[in-house]
Amino acid sequence: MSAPLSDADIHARLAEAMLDQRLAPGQRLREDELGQAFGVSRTRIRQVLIRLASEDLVTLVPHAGARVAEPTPDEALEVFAARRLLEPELLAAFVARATAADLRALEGWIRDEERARAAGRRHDAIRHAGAFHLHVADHAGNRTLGRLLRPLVMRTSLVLLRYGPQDVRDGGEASCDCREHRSILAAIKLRDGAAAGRAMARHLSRLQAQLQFGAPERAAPRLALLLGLADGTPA
Amino acid sequence: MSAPLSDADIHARLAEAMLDQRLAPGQRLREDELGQAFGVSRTRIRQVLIRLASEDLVTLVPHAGARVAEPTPDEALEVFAARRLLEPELLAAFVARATAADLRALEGWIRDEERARAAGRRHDAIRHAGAFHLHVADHAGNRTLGRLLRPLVMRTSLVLLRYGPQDVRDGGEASCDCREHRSILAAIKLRDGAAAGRAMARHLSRLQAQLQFGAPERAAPRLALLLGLADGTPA
DNA sequence: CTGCATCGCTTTGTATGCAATTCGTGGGGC
DNA sequence: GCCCCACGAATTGCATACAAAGCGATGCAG
Repeated sequence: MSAPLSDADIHARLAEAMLDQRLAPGQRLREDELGQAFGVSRTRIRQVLIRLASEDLVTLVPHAGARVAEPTPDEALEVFAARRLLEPELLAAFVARATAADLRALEGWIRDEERARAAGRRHDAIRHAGAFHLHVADHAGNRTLGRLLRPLVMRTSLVLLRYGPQDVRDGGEASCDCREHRSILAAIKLRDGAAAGRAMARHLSRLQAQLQFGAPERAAPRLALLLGLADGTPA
Repeated sequence: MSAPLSDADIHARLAEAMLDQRLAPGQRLREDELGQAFGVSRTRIRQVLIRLASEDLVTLVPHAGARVAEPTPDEALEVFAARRLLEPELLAAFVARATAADLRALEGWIRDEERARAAGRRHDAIRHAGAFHLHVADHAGNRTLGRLLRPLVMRTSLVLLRYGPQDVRDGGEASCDCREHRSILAAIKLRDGAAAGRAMARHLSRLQAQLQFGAPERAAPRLALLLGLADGTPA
């Protein structure tokens, strides 16, 4: 049950851990540590790290190893600018073709996020919020365009962890506000692509406006990488 | 002088070969064949192939090897749609910050393209045309956004090779029309971002309009991969 | 006490070897 | 004559082993 872990799985696991902020910017990613955690050899870990690096989710310094990317303030703004370009377009396309199942799925992600937040499960809440955005991107009818968004969403999490408001970083309110997602969903239901796009743009702008680049530069993250794996060394 | 070939170099070489259409869609890419061509082992080739696959420039079937991606008609349209979204935005940003050196560089790419075309050096012409688009993307002030364009430009070459007008594929007129690049450059010089964006959108639409999806599906490409390497087995 | 050089360990970079799987090929059967 | 099955060669998938490079520790000199 733990054996057949494909490269794509490992990539997804790490990306997910960045998305929901279990991995913080600057976190060192040692190859055989990960290899042991996932039960595979360094060879495959390395392949995944290279791919993550090509998505700017990881920085790879020769002979000095891999670290979770630490976006600069400039990069943070770039990510938001890119999302403001892509997401309204994706959303408009999505609105034009969304099925009832799509709408239910979005409802579901919002509700999951609310519940997780209410229960104090912060990581889950963030992941569900991300899933909302990614569902739209993946069902907008242009997979080429949609796939471009994925790493940007992950990087947004890293950006928020670095430059987000303090209370967010301490586990309080976080990343996406459910209410804004609800208002986007409302526009989708009305099949008003333009309004949905505007709501999305507002949503992203509000998020960006919360960034604090003068921030105190949080201390090095904990070493423990709780990737949701069987960490408890069974043997 | 041929020894220190980094992974990035190999990636660039292959991507470039796709850009200027020396590698055709469906071309088989055997690992140790490439390894021998580049003078490195399969390990590193494999890493490059995985990265190319993540950019949709290569398809990787388990145990059956890598092939240059063969875009479907749907994907072809997706690529153009994505470029029509990204490039006008990038161009507008570029116009606002282009230096005199930038303008000279663009002039240079256009002139190089014209000369290469006049001299019948088709691959060079295509590469210079691509360089025009990529220069804009790389100097638009948002590297995050700009880097998204790169694989799309490469894929465009694959699309044109598959679905482009017949005479293009036989080595006649090709990919980008220099005159359209000139009109884009003219708008840039006038610092008219909107006009430049419109010219770019027209340019891409015209290119897309030339696609012929009912086309005869050209035969398997030649095996010889002239990557510009010392192929003439010196030993 | 501080600064610097040297040594050793840890971690990455790369190649090679072996196991697993696919695809081509030939033989047999219908 | 055509189709199907089985075998074999070629190629990929993966881990291990070795080489190289960085980083920290330790000891010495100033």
